[in-house]
Amino acid sequence: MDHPLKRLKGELYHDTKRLKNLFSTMKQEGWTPDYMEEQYHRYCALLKDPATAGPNFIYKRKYTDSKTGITYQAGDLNPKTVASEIAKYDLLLPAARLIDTYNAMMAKNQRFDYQDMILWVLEKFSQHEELLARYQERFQYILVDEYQDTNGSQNKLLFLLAEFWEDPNVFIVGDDDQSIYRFQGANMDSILEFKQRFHPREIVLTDNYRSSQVILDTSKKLIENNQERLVNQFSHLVKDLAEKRREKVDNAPAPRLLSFVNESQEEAWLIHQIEELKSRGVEPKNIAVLYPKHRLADNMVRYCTQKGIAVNVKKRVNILKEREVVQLTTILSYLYAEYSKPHSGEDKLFEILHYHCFALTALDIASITVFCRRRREDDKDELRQWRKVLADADMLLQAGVKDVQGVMKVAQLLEEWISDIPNVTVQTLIEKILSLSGMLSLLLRGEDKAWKLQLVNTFFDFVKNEAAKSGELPLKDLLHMLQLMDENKLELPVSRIISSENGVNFVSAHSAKGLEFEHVFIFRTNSNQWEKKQGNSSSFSLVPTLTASMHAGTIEDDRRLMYVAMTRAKTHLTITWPIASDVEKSLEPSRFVAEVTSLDHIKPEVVSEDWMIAYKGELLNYQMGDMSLIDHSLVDRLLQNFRMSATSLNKFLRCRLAFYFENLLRVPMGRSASMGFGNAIHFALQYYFQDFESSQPRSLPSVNRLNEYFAQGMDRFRSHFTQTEYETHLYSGTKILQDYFDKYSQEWWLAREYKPEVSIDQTEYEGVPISGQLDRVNIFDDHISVTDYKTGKYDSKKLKEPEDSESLGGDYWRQIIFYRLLLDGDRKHKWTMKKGRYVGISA
DNA sequence: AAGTCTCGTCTTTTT
DNA sequence: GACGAGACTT
Repeated sequence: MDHPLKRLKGELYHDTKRLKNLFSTMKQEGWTPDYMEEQYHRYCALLKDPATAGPNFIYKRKYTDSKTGITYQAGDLNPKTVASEIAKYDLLLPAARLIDTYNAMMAKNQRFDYQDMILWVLEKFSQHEELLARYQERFQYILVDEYQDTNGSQNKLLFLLAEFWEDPNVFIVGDDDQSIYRFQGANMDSILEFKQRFHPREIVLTDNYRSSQVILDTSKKLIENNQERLVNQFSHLVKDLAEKRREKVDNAPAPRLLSFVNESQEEAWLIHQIEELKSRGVEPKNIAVLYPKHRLADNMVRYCTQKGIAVNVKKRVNILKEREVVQLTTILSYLYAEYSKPHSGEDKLFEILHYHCFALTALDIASITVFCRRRREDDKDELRQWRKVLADADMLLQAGVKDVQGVMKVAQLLEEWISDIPNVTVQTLIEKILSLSGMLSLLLRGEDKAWKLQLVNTFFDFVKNEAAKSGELPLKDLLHMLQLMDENKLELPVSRIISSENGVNFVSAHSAKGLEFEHVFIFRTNSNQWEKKQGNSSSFSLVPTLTASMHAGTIEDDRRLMYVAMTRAKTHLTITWPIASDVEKSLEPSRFVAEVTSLDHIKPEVVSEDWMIAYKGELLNYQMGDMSLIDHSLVDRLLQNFRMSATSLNKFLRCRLAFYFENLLRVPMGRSASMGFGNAIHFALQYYFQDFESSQPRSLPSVNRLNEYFAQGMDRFRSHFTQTEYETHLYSGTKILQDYFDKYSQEWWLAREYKPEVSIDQTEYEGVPISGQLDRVNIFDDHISVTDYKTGKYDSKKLKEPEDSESLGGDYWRQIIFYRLLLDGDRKHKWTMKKGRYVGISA
């Protein structure tokens, strides 16, 4: 079935997250697909009329398009911007229509989602009066906290329950200035609605038991820039917060505002402040660093963990992507692969052997890799099998492994676990791996042990729960489930990391709400971080006519977030920002800074060199950790027999490490669907052209023949695909080949002869041995040409010629030249290549 | 000098 | 996909 969301390339479940988000908002806002379509058409109509389209879609002056030659007058619609605006919403309606399928599938599997929890209650309440009445009578007093964060459906629930009474006992607490959850549907309108419906008695709480007066005054100065405030709409509300702390501090310091010459300087200064506060006896739990995006704190958090400074990071983490759990699941999938089909897990083994818990050296593993690459002595057609080599002291010695005992011990463990698979439960197996591999003791000795332990435990609990649900959980099912979760981008989140009870707090401004700290540092206070417009590729764009009611001024949202951040401080508040990035791109301070103070007299601070070196050095330390693996004598040996091919040349230029691992060591590679797909396409075209060549008289086989071969190819490389991958790739491949045939088969008659899959390996260019395989050589009467099938994404950059002697040119351009070199150097055939040409085979 | 186009860069927050 | 920089147009 064709659907606009169906894509021929890439991941299978590409839109899961966006769809989930979309359905969630639809449920939250009560939008039906029909309603959304109506709004979509309304918006399109507005766009197509110059009177309503808005300034972005209208030419402000005369303009002549140099390509089309069309001249537009001022006031004319700009068809390009209109078209691209409409195109933004192309997928919205098809996606929205899927909500019925989604709901049906949820019902079938007896599941419900977050929104359903309230939605179903609302539904039942409206259907069954007596049910509603029962609860209305039961809850006679209702208290709502953080009212500014309620969304439409939550509010509806409150109204339903309270409505019963003439004069209901409802008590709500909320601060409109702290409303920072617009993106999940929280809406200040609900406060107004509440006021209108219940005419409540209003009390403004002006006693503040948290912050010093200076901090209260400074943050007030900021928030007063917002128009959308209750105090602006109702003159009887006056919100002048006053300090009422028990231990009122006299001469409380004013907030400090500091700028720095670059990002690293800012971070180094912050780190130094933290260290100094600690040395003055300030408890780390009283210190907080606040930021709008978690990513910004990554370096500082890493520095602290490495330096043994306790941190408390509040961040949602998907434990399935954390190193320890990844290692565990990789080992599990290796074990299962070997159990179900010996030697089918070798591609994972290379990585597994590197895990620190096994304490093997990278050089030993490289030696084994090289050794396994060579043919076996008893059977020249077969490569050496890793599993056998690892368990054989003689072969390991031959390979040049230094720590033979160590390697053999690991091999022994792996063998033991493989044989455990049918005998013990998955939980027991995981337990054994954790303790016997040394992983557990390694992470218990590490810096971050509390968190690491929480990580492993959460995963363990997950396995236990799943096993309990289904009665029994064979390893195969567990791995299948993990694979499904991965494909569907499902996460196993841990919402709170507590590395240590008493650690410095690194918290996003959003999750800091409701918290308070003696010392607060707000950093990276630049406009691009705190006032960023939402550019959202992770959700479907919503038609403005839909969202107009929920989105008014994003800048006011952002300001509220800064307000929340500032009011977390009890006594010491420091706001910092760099004036340039580390690569000297200048950065603008957030306008919020200017709203609180005059920027003129703030000169950028320069921190002492010592701090910088301490900070940067520690970070570099970590990055250099794993890099000492290239052994020159080994590389020299490998290079002796190495022949450069176009692919390896491109890989070398792109990434030398990848070249080292993939082309020199030749680490076993996992089978991926895209590799299998590429192989199947090559297979189909190779046999198709062979048939064409051998036909007597010469006749072009039909497109069906091409597709038959493709199906055969897919079959041959079946093991590269999961069932669903197999089906989608079979579908898309057939389509692609059909298009390819339609477009080019006419010109296939032009060549005199085709030579598919020509390999040239005994040749050189200026002393460098080169080799390569040509997908197809086309022989014409007066020249030959070479065709290379590309199943990847087309990118015109790859075909670019180099502009000068310094630049390298595009990958494909280089490949074409490489083929030319091959053919020129080839002595077997006497061909001269005149042209190379790019013919893309893709969707 | 300001509008327009093109291309490269970077890409949340959470109950 | 949005935004900024830089080239191009008026």
